[in-house]
Amino acid sequence: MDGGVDGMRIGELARRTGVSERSLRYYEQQGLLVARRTAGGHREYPEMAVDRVVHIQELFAAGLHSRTIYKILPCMRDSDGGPSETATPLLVEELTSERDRIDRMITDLLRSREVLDEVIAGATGRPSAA
Amino acid sequence: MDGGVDGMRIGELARRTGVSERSLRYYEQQGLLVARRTAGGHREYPEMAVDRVVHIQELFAAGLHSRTIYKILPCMRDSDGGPSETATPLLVEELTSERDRIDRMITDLLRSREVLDEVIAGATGRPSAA
DNA sequence: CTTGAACCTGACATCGATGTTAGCTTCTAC
DNA sequence: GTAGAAGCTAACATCGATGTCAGGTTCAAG
Repeated sequence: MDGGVDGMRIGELARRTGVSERSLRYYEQQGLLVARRTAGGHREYPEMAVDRVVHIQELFAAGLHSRTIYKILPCMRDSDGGPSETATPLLVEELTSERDRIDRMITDLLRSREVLDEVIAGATGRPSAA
Repeated sequence: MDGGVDGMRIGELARRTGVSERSLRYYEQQGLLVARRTAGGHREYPEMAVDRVVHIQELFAAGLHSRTIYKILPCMRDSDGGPSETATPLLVEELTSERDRIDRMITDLLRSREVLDEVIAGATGRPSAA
């Protein structure tokens, strides 16, 4: 069964990545994920697809748009085993701005977590206040 | 301690917080922000409102929903000068889960920033591969 | 009083990933 | 060959904060 021609279908990929089939099809539509097709038209994914989907999810989680992800995927290592293209200066500029945005987001999150911790501590550590 | 009955109107509050008037009205509608009204119906905010709006923005930035923010605002210090109510156990549970979500988000962001940095470094530091 | 800026309410639009449903086709196991 | 599971496409719905527009009112200054 593992002889060689890997034929993972969308259901299995969804199960193994925790991403819905709907989203996987959407990724394909956005050009983020490619799938071979069986004679009947069913998608067939290679093992690699699992890692690739995980990567995609990470970037989505960081708030990147599919269009941006589309552009950086070819520049990432071991996503598709390809030659890892070099980012154009324009893309680098965009990514730098995204990186800065992420930095600000992290700062905000740390601050907010602090606020939540204060409220939580105020309730658990101080049963009824002063 | 100052002579004046403070009468900051929505335009000034928007300018000073960087939040649109539209959003300020929305905050009020969601119960996050209270405003006195002039005889003619115009909103009038106290100085404190500035800090409060900033707080609200931080929580929104952390991905909290207005309903959640609504519930924790009374438990925060120096937001409204009130007695800083104690969070109910139920709320604490919810906030804890939000805190965990934020933790995961921070982890994801750090990872994604790393990925972006790699791509950027790959382009700027290494003109062509290996 | 008049004029223009600022404000009011209410409604509708947007964005983007994802959920959901419908109707049909393919695959797999018996 | 047949039944049921799994896939396919296409279309519409959702969520939530925010943008935007329209039509009317208030405020401040001349």
